[in-house]
Amino acid sequence: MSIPSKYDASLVESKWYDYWMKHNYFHSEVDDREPYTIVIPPPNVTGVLHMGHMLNNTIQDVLIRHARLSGKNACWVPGTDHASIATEAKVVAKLKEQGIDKNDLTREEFLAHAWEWKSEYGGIILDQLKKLGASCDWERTAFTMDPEMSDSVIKVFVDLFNKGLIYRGFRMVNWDPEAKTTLSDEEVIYEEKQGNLYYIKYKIEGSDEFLTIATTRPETIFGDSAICINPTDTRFKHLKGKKAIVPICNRIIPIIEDEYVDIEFGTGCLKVTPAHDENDKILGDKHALEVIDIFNEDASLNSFGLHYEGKDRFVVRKEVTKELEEKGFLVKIEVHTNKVGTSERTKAVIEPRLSDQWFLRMEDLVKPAIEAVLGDDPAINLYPKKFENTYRHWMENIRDWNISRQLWWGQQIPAYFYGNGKNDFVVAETKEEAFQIAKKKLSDSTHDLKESFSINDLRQDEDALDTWFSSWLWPISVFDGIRNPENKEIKYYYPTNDLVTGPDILFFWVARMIIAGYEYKSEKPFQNVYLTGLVRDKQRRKMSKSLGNSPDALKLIETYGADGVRVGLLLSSAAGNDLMFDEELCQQGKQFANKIWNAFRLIKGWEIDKTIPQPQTASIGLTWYNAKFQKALAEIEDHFSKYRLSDALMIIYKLITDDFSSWLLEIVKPAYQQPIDATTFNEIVKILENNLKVLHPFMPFLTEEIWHHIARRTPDEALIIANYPIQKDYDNEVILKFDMASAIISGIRTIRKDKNIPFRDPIKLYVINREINNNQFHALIQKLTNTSVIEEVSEKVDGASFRVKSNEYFVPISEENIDVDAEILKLESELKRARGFLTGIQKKLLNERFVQNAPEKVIVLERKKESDTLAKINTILTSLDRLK
RNA sequence: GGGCAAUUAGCUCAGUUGGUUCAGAGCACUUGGUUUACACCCAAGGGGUCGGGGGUUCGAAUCCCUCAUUGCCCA
Repeated sequence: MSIPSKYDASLVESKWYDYWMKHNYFHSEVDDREPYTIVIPPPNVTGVLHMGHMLNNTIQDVLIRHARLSGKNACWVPGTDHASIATEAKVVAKLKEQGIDKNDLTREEFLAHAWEWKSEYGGIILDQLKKLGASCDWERTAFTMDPEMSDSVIKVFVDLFNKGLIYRGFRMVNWDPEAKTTLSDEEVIYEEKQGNLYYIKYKIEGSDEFLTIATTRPETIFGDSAICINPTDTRFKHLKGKKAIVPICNRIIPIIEDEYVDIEFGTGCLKVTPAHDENDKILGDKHALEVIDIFNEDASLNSFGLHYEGKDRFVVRKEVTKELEEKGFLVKIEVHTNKVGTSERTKAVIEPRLSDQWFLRMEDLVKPAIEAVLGDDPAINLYPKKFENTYRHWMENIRDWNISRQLWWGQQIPAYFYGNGKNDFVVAETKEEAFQIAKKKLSDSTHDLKESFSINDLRQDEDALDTWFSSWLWPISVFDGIRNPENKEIKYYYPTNDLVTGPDILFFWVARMIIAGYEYKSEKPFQNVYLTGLVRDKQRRKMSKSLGNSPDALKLIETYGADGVRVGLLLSSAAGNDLMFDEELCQQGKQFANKIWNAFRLIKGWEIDKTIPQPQTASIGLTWYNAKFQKALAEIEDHFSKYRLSDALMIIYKLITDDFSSWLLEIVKPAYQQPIDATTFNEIVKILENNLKVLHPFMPFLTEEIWHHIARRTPDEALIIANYPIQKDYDNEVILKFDMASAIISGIRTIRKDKNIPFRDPIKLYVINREINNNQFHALIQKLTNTSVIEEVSEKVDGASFRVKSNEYFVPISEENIDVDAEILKLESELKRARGFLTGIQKKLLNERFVQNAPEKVIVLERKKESDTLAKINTILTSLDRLK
C-alpha cells in the first residue's frame, strides 16, 4: 500500500472525531482517579464560532487532552448561554422582518418564537467546536435555561432575597432605548464622541437679566428643575435665592448653590435635570428638587416635551436648538468631545433613567472573593498575574449589581405582587408558595385584599434576570450543586481546575463565579484562570463582524485542517497578550503536519533485516535523542504548569523538525535501498510514538491517524487515552557532546558550500584537538558529511579550516579552491570579535571592585571565559601566521 | 480625568532571581542544493545601540526616575 506524500487533513479529521465519539472517550464518570475539570465559557446559544472561540477552546482542549493522557479523569463540560439581551434582540429583529411587532405579542407567544429560534440555531456553535476537535463531554451539554439550571437560578434569587441581599430600588440605571431594557454598568461601553456644548440663556424671574448655562443636551431643558451655581462663585452672588425661567416651556425653577459645580467648566452655571443624569439626581435628592422624566421608553419625548412629544431625542436636539436660536435663547455652540455611554449589544446611546429595579447588595459578597485571589495564600491564580490589579480595582470599587432586565427571554424574577403598593410583593420559588407567604403577610396587615385574596390576585414581576445571574452559577449548576449540594458529582468535580476565557468578561463572569462559589459552596469554583488575549488582525484591529476582518473559522479548518489551525493559533498566543492573527501561522501548522506525516512515511517504508547488527552511528544517535527527548519533556511539562502553551508547542515543534527529522532520522537512515537493523527500527518506532503522545494535545487528529498506521490498535489502545511519557533523568553530557559534533558538521557543510564541493565527493577531516573529547561522535560526523577519515594532527594542514571551541579543523581541498585572501579576511574578522570579547572580560577582571564584590561563581566563570578566549585567539593567530 | 501594562531583529514574540558565550526563537529574507521521506523540503547565511534620556550597581534588556508612543480597564 502506498501512502500519499501529502497529508490530507480533510480525509481523516471527521473519521477520528467519529471514532472518539463512538468509543466514548470524552465522557467522564465519577471514579477513583484524580479529576481534572474544565467548564466551558458557554457561548451565546445562537452564536457562531469566531476566532476568539477558536483560540479559547483550542487551549481548553489542549489542557483537557494533556490531563487525559496524564491519567487524570478529564471532564470538560460544554454548554451554551441564553444570552438574554443578545438573543432577544435577534428574535425581535427576525420577527420585525416578518412584520411582527414584539409589543403585539404576549409573553408566552414571544417566548414560543424565541424557543423556536433557539432550537433552530442553538447548538450550531457546539457542532462547530467538534470540527475543531474539542473533546467535550457532550453528554453533559448544558444550557443556562434548562429547567434544572433555571430552578437553581430561582432558588438562588429567593435565597439571596431572604438573606436581605436583594432589594428593589428606584435608581438611576443605564437604559438602552433600543432594547428597551436596563443594562448593568458593565454592559455600557463608553465611547469618545464629538458633540457640541450649547450655551443657552435663561431669563431671571422678575428681572431683565439672563443667565447662561452650558449643556451638551439641550433637549433635556424640559426636565430642568433647577439652575445650580457654586456658592463661592462671586460672579453670580446676586442671583442667590432668585428663580429662573426655562426657555420654551416657561417653567419657573429655583437657582440653587452647590460646591459640586465646576467654576471653570462652561459658564460655571449648571442646569439640573434629576431624571436624566446621575449627578443631577444626586443634586436633586440633596436639594429636594422635582424629578421630571421627559422620555418614553424608546427615548422619544413624552408630554413634558410639549410640541416635541413623540419625537426622538436626537431629532429634538436639533429642532430645539433651532427654536432656541430663533427665540434668541441660544448664545453660542462650541465643539466638544465627551464620552458617551453606549450599549454593548445594540450600540444605542444609553439614557440614564430612573426606574424600579432589582439590585444585589455586593459589599459583603465580594469579601471572600477578594481574599481568594488577592490574599496572602491565594486559592485562585490568575494567569497572567497582571490581571490581579484589574481585579482588585473592580472588586474594591464594586457597586450593587442591577440584576433585572426588561426582557422576556430569561428567568422571570420570582417576585409576586398582590397589591399596587411598592412593597406589596413576596418572593418565592413558585406561585403557590408565594400565595402562602402572601396570605400570611396579608393576614398580619390591614391591606384591603385581606379577606378576598386568591392566588389569581398574584401578579409576577414582568422582568427577567440578567443573563450573568444564571451563568455566575455555571461551575456549580452544571453539576446540580445548587439543588442537590450533596450529590456525588458536585463533590467530585468541584472545585474545577482551570477556567479559560477572555479578559473582557473578567468582571461579567469570572469575578461573579468566584463570588457565587464562596456563597454557595464556601469554596473556589476553580483553581486557575487562564485569560487569553483578544484576537486581532495584522493591523491590530479587533476582529469583529462589522469590520469584516474576522476569517471564517470553518473555512480556515477546511483549508489548513483543524490541527493546522490549532497550531497556528497557539504559536502566537502567550497568555493575556492580544494575538495578531496571521493565517500564515496556520500554513506553518499545516506544513508541520505534513512534515510529521513524511517522517512517518520514511519509517514505514524501511525494510527490516533482523540479521544485521546495529551500526554505531545509530546507537549513538538514539542515545542522544533519548536524552534530548527527556530534556524537552521536562521543559514541556514546566511550560504546561505555567500555562505557557505556545512555548510548550514550540519545544515540540523544534524537537520534531530539528532533532527528530533533521538529525536523528538522517543519522539512522540506512543507505539507499538498504534495510535497517531491527534494534534501531524498534527504537525509532518507540520514539515516534512518544513524539506523537506529546504532540497529541496540540494536533489530535494527525497524531491519532499516524498512531493507527503504525500498528493495528484496539479501541483500548487509542492514542487519545494512551499513557503520557514518564519523565526520567537524562544525561546532559551527551547532549553537550552532540552540540559540539553538530557544530563540526555545520563547519564542514559551510566549507562544502563555500568551496562548491558536492556531497557525493568524500572529503577528509583533520583536527588539532585541544578539547577533552572522545571520538564517540566521529562515525556520526562522517556519515552526515560524507567524510572518509577523521584524523588528529599536531600541525596545520593545507586547505580550508574552521574552529569549534579551541579545536581547529582542516579540510584539504584542491588548489584552485583555495582563496588565501578570503581565508585571511575571515580569520581576521574572527580575531577581531574574539579580541573585543576578551577586552570586555579583562576589563571586568581588572576592576578591583568587581573581583571584590561579585560572587565567586561569577568570577570563576569569567576566568574560564578569559582562558577559553585566549586559547581561541592563539589558534587564530597561528593560522594567520601560516597563511601569510 | 484616574489606574494598569507594553515598547527587544523586517514581522510575531521569549528572555523566570540583575551575573553561564545573553542579546534569543519562530516566521520572513539572502545564497546554494532535487535519482535515494517531505520544494508544504534540506543546508548555510545576513539582520537588533533591547523606545529616548538620566540614575542605582563591580555588573542592567532585567531595578529606580523621567519623557515619548501604544494598548487595556475604570469614571
